Amino acid sequence: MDGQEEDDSARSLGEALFRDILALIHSGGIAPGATLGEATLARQFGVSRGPVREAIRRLQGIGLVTREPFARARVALLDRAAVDDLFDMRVALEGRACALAATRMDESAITSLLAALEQARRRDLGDPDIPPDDFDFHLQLIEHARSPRISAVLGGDLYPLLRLYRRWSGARPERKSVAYQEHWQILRAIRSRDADLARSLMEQHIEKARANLMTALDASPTIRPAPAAHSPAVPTAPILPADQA
Amino acid sequence: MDGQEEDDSARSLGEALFRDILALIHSGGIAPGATLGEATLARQFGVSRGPVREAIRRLQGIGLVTREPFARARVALLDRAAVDDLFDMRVALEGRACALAATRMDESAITSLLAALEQARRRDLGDPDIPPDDFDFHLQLIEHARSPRISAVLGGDLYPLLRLYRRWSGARPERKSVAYQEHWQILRAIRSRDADLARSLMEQHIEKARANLMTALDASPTIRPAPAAHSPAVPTAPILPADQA
DNA sequence: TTTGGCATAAGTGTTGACAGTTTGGCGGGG
DNA sequence: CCCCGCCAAACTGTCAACACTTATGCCAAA
Repeated sequence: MDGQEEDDSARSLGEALFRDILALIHSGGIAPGATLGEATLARQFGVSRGPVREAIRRLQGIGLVTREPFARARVALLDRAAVDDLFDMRVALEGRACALAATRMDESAITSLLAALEQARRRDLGDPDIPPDDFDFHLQLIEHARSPRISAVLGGDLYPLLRLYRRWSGARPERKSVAYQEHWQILRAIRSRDADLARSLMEQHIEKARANLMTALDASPTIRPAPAAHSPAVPTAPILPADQA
Repeated sequence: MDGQEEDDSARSLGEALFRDILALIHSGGIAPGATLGEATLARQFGVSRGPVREAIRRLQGIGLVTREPFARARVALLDRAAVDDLFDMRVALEGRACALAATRMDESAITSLLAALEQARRRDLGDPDIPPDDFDFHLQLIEHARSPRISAVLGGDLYPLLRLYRRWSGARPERKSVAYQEHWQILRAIRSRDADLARSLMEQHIEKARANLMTALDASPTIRPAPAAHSPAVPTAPILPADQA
């Protein structure tokens, strides 16, 4: 009766719990530094500890929770070092994905993506209050790189973390227009089949995002560990704005 | 009494089982394409299904086993597409790691690594039958990049897979000398603090390894699915030669 | 002979309970 | 007043059993 939406896209409870707990952290229901115990979460979601264990295990796999052998799991703190590490990996993977896309995308896909980008820009800049569509340039581009492994890590692991960081730092809307411009430049490089240029552009683009997040993080130096994790918890999905950088 | 070495480096059974099953696949005890059932493995190792489930889950996480919701897990087939994907990711991550190392390594670390490289080269080329020391240039370099996330993925996930592929394709010893030379060039670029050059060199180096593996894979086009996975299984650790490319 | 459906079997997903370990607090001693 | 050792509560790791899903083999009908 309370929160327990069964997501039909996940066949197993563990998978669904992974998303649910991720959403909980996104929405701020759990806050970084808080401790999440298996039994507590199990009671909260009305399931047994098995699926919860799997979900936490996977959360640990993506580096969102830290845990030593017998200690309880804690949501990773959001400090500069972690952001730096995260972005190092993102630059590596997305730069390569961009180069691959420049080689593997066909003309129709490029024009289609270009059109989608333009449409998203219009809608986004014209009506700022409309949720910026869930069009995500980066995810689309990654998908077009046709590298299952890179797609899985980027889309399944890194991006949820990035969204989390963005939630705590706050994205600045005035950067959107320049971000769109950079996206357009990248696509142009891809259209001219210049893989090196496309990668370089993408790397610079992401480096800018890193710098942005860093300054935003400096404003609120460290996320405080948050008092308790016993909040009734709203299991509703977070309504974060789509990616922008 | 049969295979069940307790590795003290793993505090939980799940972790130990992860390594054990990995070793089993490495040693050829399970062979790609074979199906591994939880109950079977549980009986084989004398534990319950819980830890086995966690181990398989993690194996699935690194892409070594494929699995749809309710079907049994199968060891991933070793085809060209998988190798291509694997190396795309490796180029991305290790290229970046190399650039980071060029920035972050201090002089003493560089000279130390250089000396270790020279020592390994001598021992390896001089006494070909001696196991080439478990000195692994790539792993050392990755460690020096000081990026926990990249290190974890590369050292914990990708490299076990690479060793598996090399086991089935066979490494050619005549490539060792040229590999050493390339390693030396990379280190020289790092010493001169030329991050771009170091990355480029590393990328080319890995691309060569990819081409090598591809031709070796063409010789034996596809690994046959192997008849049964019920072999008594030798749980002894695999004695694979150290990395070389 | 081939094809369709069905019953059995195998296997995974999930659950609740038990054992071992860590952590926090409490009391006694210095 | 501070420090050390002990105790209890909480939590994780592990296990055996139940429910549900999928695959396999057989049998009958066309």
